[in-house]
This record gives sequence, C-alpha cells and structure tokens, in this order.
Amino acid sequence: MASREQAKDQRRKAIVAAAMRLMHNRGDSGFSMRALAEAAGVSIATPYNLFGSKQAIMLAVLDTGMALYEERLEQLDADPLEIFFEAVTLATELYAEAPKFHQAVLFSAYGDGGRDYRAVFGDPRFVFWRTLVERAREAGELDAGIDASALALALGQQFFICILEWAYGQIDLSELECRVHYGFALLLKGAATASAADRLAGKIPELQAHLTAMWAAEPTAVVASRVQSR
Amino acid sequence: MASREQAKDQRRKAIVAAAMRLMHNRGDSGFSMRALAEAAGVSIATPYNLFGSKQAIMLAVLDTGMALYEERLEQLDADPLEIFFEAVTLATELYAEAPKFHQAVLFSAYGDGGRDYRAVFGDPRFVFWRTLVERAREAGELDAGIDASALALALGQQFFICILEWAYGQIDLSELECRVHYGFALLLKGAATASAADRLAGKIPELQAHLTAMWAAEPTAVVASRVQSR
DNA sequence: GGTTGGATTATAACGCGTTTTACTTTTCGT
DNA sequence: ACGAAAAGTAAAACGCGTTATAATCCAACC
Repeated sequence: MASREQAKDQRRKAIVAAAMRLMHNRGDSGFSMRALAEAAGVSIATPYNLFGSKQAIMLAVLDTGMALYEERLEQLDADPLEIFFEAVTLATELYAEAPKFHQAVLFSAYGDGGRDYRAVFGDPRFVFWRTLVERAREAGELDAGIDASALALALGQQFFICILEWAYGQIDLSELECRVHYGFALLLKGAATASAADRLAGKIPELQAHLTAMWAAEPTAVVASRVQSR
Repeated sequence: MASREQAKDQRRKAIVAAAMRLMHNRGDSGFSMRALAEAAGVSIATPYNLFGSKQAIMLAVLDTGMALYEERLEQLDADPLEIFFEAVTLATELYAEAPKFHQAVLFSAYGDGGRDYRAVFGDPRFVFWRTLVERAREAGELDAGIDASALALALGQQFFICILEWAYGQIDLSELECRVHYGFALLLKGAATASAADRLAGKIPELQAHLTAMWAAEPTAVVASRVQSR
C-alpha cells in the first residue's frame, strides 16, 4: 500500500487548506508558521517535513490559484493579441475578490528572505506567458523571429513587479492594471508585426493619459514623489 | 548650535561606513544588525535611532553608490539612445568589481521583509531613468507624445527585477546585462520614432540569439526549467 | 502478534530584526 | 553653574522562520 504516502498527501492538503483559511480570515498579520501548525492541527515540525519552508507552502497556495486562473482565462476566448490584456484584467478582478488573501500570499511567497530554489519568477507563471506568446506569434501578430521565452520573460517580469508593488501596498489594483497594460503595449509593439503594432500603438495614448491622471489625482507614497518632482 | 545634529550625522556616517566595510569583507552572511553595531562601535539601539531599520541603512548605502554611478555614466557621454544600454553595461561592470558586496546590499535592501515607506523602486533610481527618457525624447529619438514618467517606470522595473534575480543568485551578470538590454530594446522600440525604432530593431536579433545561446549552454536553476520545457 | 524503522510529536534552542526598559551621559536655557 | 530635557547606552525581551533533540506513534514485514 501507499497508505503512507496517502497520509502524507492528506496532511499536505490539510496544511495548504489551513494556510488558505488563515490567510482569508486574518491576512498576513497573524499568519505565522506556529499559527498555521495550530490551525492545521499538526506540530510545527510537520510543515517543515512536508514542504521544507514557509515559502514552499505559499508557492503551493499560489499554484493552486494559478490553475483556476488559467481555466477562467481560457473561457474568455479572446483573440491572440487581446488576451495579454485580458489576462491582466482578469488577474486584477480575481485579486479584487479577495484582496487581503492575495496580498498575504504574495507577500509571504516573495517578501520573505526566501532565497531558495524558485524565487522571483516561478515555472508555472513563466510557461503561461510563453504559451500566450507562442500563440500570438503563430497567429501572425508577433514577428516570426521573436523568441517566445525571451519575450515571455520580459512580459512576466513587468507583470510580476507591479503585482509585488500592489502586495506591498504601494499601488492599488487599477494602477496595477494600467501600468501592466502600458508595459505590455510597449513590449508587444516592439515585437509585433506591422498591423498588430498599429493596433497596439492605438492603446498607448489612452493608457498613458489614464496613468498620469491617476498620479495627479491620488498621490500615494511612491506616486507622490513622482508627481512632486515633475 | 547644531552640534547635536553634527554628532548625529557623524554617527550616521560611521554606521554606513561600517556597514559597507562589513559587506565588503563578509558579504551578506555574517552581516547582522548586531555585527554592524559592534563594528561601528555603537549600541544596537543606535542604528535604530538614527535610521529606523536595517532596510533604511541599506538604502543609504545604495544611494551613495548611486551618486558615483551617475557620475561615471555622464563621463561616457553616449548618445541619447545608446546611453540606456551603456547605463546597463556600466552597472554590470560596477557590480563585477565587487559582486559580493553589491549582492549583499541589494539582498538586504529588498529581500528582507521591509514593507516600509520606500520598497521596490526608490526615488533616486526612478528620477535617473526619467531624466534619460526626457533627453532621448528631446533629441527626437522617442515619440514626442511619450510620457517620461510612465516609460521610465517600465524601464526601471525591467532593470530592477533582473538585478534582484542576480542578487538572489539566479542569473549571472552577463545574463543580467543581456536580458535588460533585450527588454529595453523592446520597450524603447515601442516608444521610439521611426528612425530610432529601426536602429533598435537591429539590436533585437543579436540579443535574442545571445540569450538563447546562454540558456542552452549554462542551465542554472531558473534557466534549467526553461530549457527543459522547450 | 510482536518487532522494527521511518514519520510525527513536543519542546527547546538558535539567530535574526526589532522594541522596550531602565540607566547614564550630554547638551542647552536660565 | 545648575537643573531639565534630550539622546545614547546596555541588556533583556518579543515574535519570527528554522533546526535539533529526544520521545512516541503507527504502518509494514517476519
């Protein structure tokens, strides 16, 4: 029997579930490995046996969310270029549904001193963007000579860092969405075929105007210095 | 008299100097607030009185380095478009001169749980990129309608996250340089006037080839998954 | 069914960043 | 020159992630 492994998996699931429950209820503050162990009904040593670190647990939580996200994105059935922007918007919508939860997960997954195996930009997320790039390239929206991995990396990073800023409480979700859209428009335009480049160019002025309006209206920490030193 | 403030500043400088000395000698490991206090000849409470947090000290170290960096960049006297790429190359050269030191500073400045006032992308660095963008725009290399702040933010973030990956030990300096150049080429091309866009487009294939060759040859942690899942 | 061995447990400990407390030193207005 | 206020000091403590140490449990083999 694999009842040994079975029991392990069961405990693993219980721990991830308890982590999600705790995050939902209390957000980042109040979430600690000791609180998690208590909520999951296990000793504090067990999560370390089964996952290795707090960061690994957070990444497990993140990955389960990623599956749901990709599923909902497929249902949108957007065209190969628009889907980049839809993907960002969908993410902000999901974040808006449970902001404290997502902030806590992201903060714990990346904000801690986890210099371990998979730090800044993990595999599931990278593969996701590369798939989108490959589709767009095959659809003739992107230059055929573009390397999918290289572009996907640049796109994913642009997304990722804005997400981090949101998790750190420096920007809100609408600025997150707008900034990533802006970065995506520029990056994709740089890699696009002529017709697609035209469409992308059309997006830029509006996004830019939206951003500057935001910065003028609502000066948060980072934004304030940006506006004042204009 | 301001002899009170004077003494404060003196102590502040002593602490920053001791921090730099410690980082140079022992890198990140072995550097702690207790070790710093001892090396600076002050109590552990003093750095907190004068700076508030470890992160603030690291940002002070970072900012003094930034002044040197900008100075050396001005001396290069590159043209308004090339200077973006020179800036990246210069940074990698400076990092290469004392890699352990810079890794330690960056890691401590951003890797810790410093959710404080100025987290991901601080003011001196943002202003630097915006100035470069403004110059390039005035030189007619970038579209006149481009907002300097918005583009500077996108550029700086692309740079910043690659630096972080290097500080985390996930990529080496040559990959850092190449990836940022690639991201910059795409972003700038998306914002460039026609003639500048052509010049930028010429850079992209070479950078891309360089990147893919790197990934094929030297599969580090992140890279490995990238290559294998090709 | 008893024995064995790997997993889980409780518990203590470590080093970290940070805060608090209580004591001492230094500066400045009168 | 003296007393009040401000600031620096040592030392202990807090909660954190993580690790080490034994004791204990429980599925798996003879």
